[in-house]
Amino acid sequence: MVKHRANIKDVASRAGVHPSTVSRVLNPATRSMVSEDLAAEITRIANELGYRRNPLASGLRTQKSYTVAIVIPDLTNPVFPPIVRGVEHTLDAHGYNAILADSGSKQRSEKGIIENMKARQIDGLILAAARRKDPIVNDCIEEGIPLVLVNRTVDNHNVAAVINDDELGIELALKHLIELGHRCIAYIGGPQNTSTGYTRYRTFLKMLKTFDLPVDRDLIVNAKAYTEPAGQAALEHIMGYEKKFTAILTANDLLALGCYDAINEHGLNCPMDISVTGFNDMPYVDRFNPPLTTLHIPLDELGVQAALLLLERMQNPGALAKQIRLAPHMVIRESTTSPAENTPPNK
Amino acid sequence: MVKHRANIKDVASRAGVHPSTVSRVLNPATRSMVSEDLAAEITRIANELGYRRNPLASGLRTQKSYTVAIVIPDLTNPVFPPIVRGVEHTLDAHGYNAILADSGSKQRSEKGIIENMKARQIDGLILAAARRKDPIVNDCIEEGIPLVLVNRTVDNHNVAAVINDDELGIELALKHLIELGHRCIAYIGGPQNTSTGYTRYRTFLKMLKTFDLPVDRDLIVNAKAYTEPAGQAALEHIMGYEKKFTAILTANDLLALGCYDAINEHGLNCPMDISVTGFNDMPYVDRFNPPLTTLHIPLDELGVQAALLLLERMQNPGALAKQIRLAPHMVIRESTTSPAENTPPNK
DNA sequence: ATGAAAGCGCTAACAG
DNA sequence: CTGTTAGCGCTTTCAT
Repeated sequence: MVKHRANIKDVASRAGVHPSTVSRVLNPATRSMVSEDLAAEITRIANELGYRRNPLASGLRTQKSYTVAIVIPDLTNPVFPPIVRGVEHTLDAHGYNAILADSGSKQRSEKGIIENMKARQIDGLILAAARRKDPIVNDCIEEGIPLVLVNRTVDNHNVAAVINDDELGIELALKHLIELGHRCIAYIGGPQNTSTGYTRYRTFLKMLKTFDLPVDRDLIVNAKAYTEPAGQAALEHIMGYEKKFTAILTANDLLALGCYDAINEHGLNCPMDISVTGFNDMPYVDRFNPPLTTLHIPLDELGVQAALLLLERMQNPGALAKQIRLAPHMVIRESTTSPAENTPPNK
Repeated sequence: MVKHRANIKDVASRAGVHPSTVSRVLNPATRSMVSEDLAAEITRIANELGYRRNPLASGLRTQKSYTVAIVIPDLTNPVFPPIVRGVEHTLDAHGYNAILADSGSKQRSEKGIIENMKARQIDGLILAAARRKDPIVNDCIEEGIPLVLVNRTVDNHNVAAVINDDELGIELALKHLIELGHRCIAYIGGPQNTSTGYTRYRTFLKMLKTFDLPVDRDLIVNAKAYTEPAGQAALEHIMGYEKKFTAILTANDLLALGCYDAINEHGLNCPMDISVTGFNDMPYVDRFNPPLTTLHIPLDELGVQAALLLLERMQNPGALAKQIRLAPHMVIRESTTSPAENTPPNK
């Protein structure tokens, strides 16, 4: 005997009404069209039969799927899992499912993702790693797909996003180093085609002036990627100039890790010879050697807010594109200290 | 003007044939029913119109959704992202989407997950953290949902799974410690309701005999969870006996991390006073202080194989439930060394 | 307030 | 080989 999954027709015949009546009852928006008593009775029977709406059928009819895609370039980057989790939990609580679209290594072009989404009637998209000029954004707008950016945003500020307050972050980190007594501070930033890379870099430059610190272009490098090797290479480059500096402010924890490598390669010590600050406070940086002083970003909350924002936009696609910024805070650990008196930091 | 997404009818009328003919052409399994020329022509037109099959409609008819769920308890545990990535990439290459079901913190009961899956016609399930007796397994079997376990398996060996060779792992770790000269080796295992916790524990006991080492139950504790605090608590417990031991073999990297904490708390040093080995080689353990000697598990590959196995089972649900085991290998870093001559390791 | 009927896009049985 | 027909489960006019 095959177990037949109860459908709307089963409920209807059991209740002695027409399927459309059942449909009306089961849909919150139309429930009021049906008389109280009947509605209650139908609800009871539906529960009794263990009825669940078939989202495929419903979606086929209404062009909705109650499914949202989360696009991330690389789940292996520790920054993303907390965000994804925040998104997933929030969406789930609202009856939505999240499909994971890894835009990374896989040569599934972003066009391909959009195609897939359209084909599957995906209701909305959360993009966790937009570039500053990201074609996917226009694709979504053209296709009328609700979109929310999280973590990084785009130059065109007309799209909903939940991001970290990078200006504040850089200011906090720089202040921390200055308070420790550093004056010659190197900067290793991220790719300039990302909003975080760009904003953090611009802000660093600005803050240098604000705090009346010397600007030496040789001490400022933007890495090609947010990776350890890129961070190491960037610092090697700076060290090549053999100029004096006692601290490095980096735009990302992985970059900071790369700095550790370069520092060790040169037989130097962090923080005794060079202080290093990170950005993100990704999991386990407190276990590194030395534990990394960095900026904590509420990644979970970023995900939650992004999901909420998307839910809002899916309900009301015409609404204004909000931008939400969450404040980071400094977590001081052991990779920063006051500069030594006698410091000839490198060479 | 609204852009109408080309459907099978559009293609048919453009080609001057009946929709069902188009359907046959577009479906690999039935394509051979149509004459070569016509098929080619229809394919051409479909491409020209940018036709994509609507999986919702197709799924409604065929009871398939080309969607698979990945159930994990906590994406934030670094073990899972590589597995998920492996699964996702492989599935994607075969036209399947993966929805993420976080069974963790969220009180979405496993029943709830199954409900959701049935409602959405999900074609299969990958479970990354089964307990040894996991009700979800029976649910899947009852419902006829293809299931593949990854990372952990269940006691009933009649279900497809891709797991690590835990016996080999424990043997390798123990051998390594013995070769270093350790004789008094403590063990901190995982929850006994998981296959990994159970197997590793049993194997440790067995290997102790094989290698003719003393068995002291006071030096053997199974932690309540695979977490740092649980690892720390377990080691504290062992240290309470004030017995001599020079090394700890743990069943999990997070547990090893907890050991670091307990060791430091007692003013001791790893590895000088106590050597520690982990299990999993999760990302970034090479950056810890000290870098962790551990067993490397090919997590990505675990995911890939699991996806492949599921694909196979979805095609042929009746097939035998294969169990695939992947071999781990030892990665020696700095948390292990030879025992000091004069070691009174704790207290 | 409820029923009837049509149709979302696709596939599968059955004809021819 | 190709066309016809029916229907997956649901929603939504349009009647009543």
